[in-house]
Amino acid sequence: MKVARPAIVLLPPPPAFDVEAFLDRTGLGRTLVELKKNQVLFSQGDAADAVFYIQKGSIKLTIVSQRGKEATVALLNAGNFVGESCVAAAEHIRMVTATGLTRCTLMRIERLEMVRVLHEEHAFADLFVTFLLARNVRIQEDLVDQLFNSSEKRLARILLLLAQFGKEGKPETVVPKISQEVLAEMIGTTRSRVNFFMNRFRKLGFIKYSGGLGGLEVHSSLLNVVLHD
Amino acid sequence: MKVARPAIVLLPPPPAFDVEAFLDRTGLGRTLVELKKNQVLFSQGDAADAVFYIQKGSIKLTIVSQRGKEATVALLNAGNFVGESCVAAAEHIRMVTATGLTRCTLMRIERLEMVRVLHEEHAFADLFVTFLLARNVRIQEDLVDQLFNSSEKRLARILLLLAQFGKEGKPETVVPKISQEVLAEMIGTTRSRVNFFMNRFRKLGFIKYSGGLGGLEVHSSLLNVVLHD
DNA sequence: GAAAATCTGTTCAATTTGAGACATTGGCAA
DNA sequence: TTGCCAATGTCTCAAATTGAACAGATTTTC
Repeated sequence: MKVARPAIVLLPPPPAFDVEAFLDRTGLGRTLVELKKNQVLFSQGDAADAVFYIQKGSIKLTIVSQRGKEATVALLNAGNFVGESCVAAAEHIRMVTATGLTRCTLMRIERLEMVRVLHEEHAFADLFVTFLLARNVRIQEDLVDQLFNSSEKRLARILLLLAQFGKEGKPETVVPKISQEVLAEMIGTTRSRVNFFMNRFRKLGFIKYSGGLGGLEVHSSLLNVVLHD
Repeated sequence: MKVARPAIVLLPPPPAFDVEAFLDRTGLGRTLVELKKNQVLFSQGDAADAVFYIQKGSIKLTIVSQRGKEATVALLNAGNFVGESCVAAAEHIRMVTATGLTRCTLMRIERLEMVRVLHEEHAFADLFVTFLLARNVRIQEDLVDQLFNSSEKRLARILLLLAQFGKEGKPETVVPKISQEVLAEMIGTTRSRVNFFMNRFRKLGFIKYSGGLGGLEVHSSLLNVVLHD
């Protein structure tokens, strides 16, 4: 597989509305989907007829170009929707591939059901719109990051975001080890480049490899890289 | 001003629902805003308390980085919303600057009014969600474009999109002349680079300068640049 | 535990891009 | 017409990035 070029989108904080209880109550999320680590939920090109709500775990969205390069477009936490773009029009096709970054539990909501409930439940509709807007902002930030910053800064930014991503407990630590290859996919550069910067950051004490299982400590001083002129 | 780095987002086709009549009927869009060419609707950092609906003309969204670089994040046609992100939470701040690319007529809708009507009118809510999803897809495409393609291909893509942008009448023509400077802002590179590629495209017959008033004909053969391995 | 499959550290030449400098050109206004 | 000014066409040089290759380290699998 060719080297990839992509960027990442880490998504918004959990909603202030108990979605799971709601989905449960309305029977909307009756269909539970379990996903193993690295298992594919749906692939680019598949027919799109359902939306998913992440109950547990995180999901990676990727896109493959014609030339076989792969880009990671977003990482989604629990509390986010996946495959939401099919809500707009029927007969849509998946534009991305969704893969479990970890083991996941998802609620599957059929498109038509989703539309119906969005009409009937204000709170749920609000939540969905809020999610869409947040996602919008995030993708736009990633785009701007690509436009303004060098790959070194992009890497630093992603590492900082990742450090917060798994913040259920220990701070300043990227929990699931992400390979340099994937990091390269996320910021849109090559692995050798990522490796180069990672070592640089390490020498400068901004990050530290800890624990044999690929733990990575991200020190907040890494912010210097992003903020520096 | 420093050289800029940005990318563009050309937005979706007009809705299948008469928004203007609707806004008119409900009194929602009672407040009309006229915008001259190059006039600023709102600036990055302003308080955000209203959404706008473009009735006529087109709007440019830009972001300025700390170092003074400028990026064009989107071009919006009639039939699109502007400043929609404030719908989510009160007390928001504009993250972009919206400027009239041409003379514009906009309908101003106060945030609270917008929220209220979204709850009460399904058709309008559907339209809005559809708009958000389309915008999402577009920004993501731009992000992916940045990740996968070289600046030459990005320029080709933008030119092709622009050729469709003003497709009210003559096909294959970028109507309002856009300076190489702005093009550079849109694809995230420098003007001299844009100039270089423009001349190359011209020599290869992919585009043609026509009419003294900066008309630019974009030939569909320019697709070769985008599709070529 | 050994083989197989992944990651990582490193190097390097070939390209691509960034950032400016400068000369021209075309349109507009006094 | 003349002069101003923004938009263009060119060029150059340094820095950033790509792409590929390889060996060593680490993990996974059987």
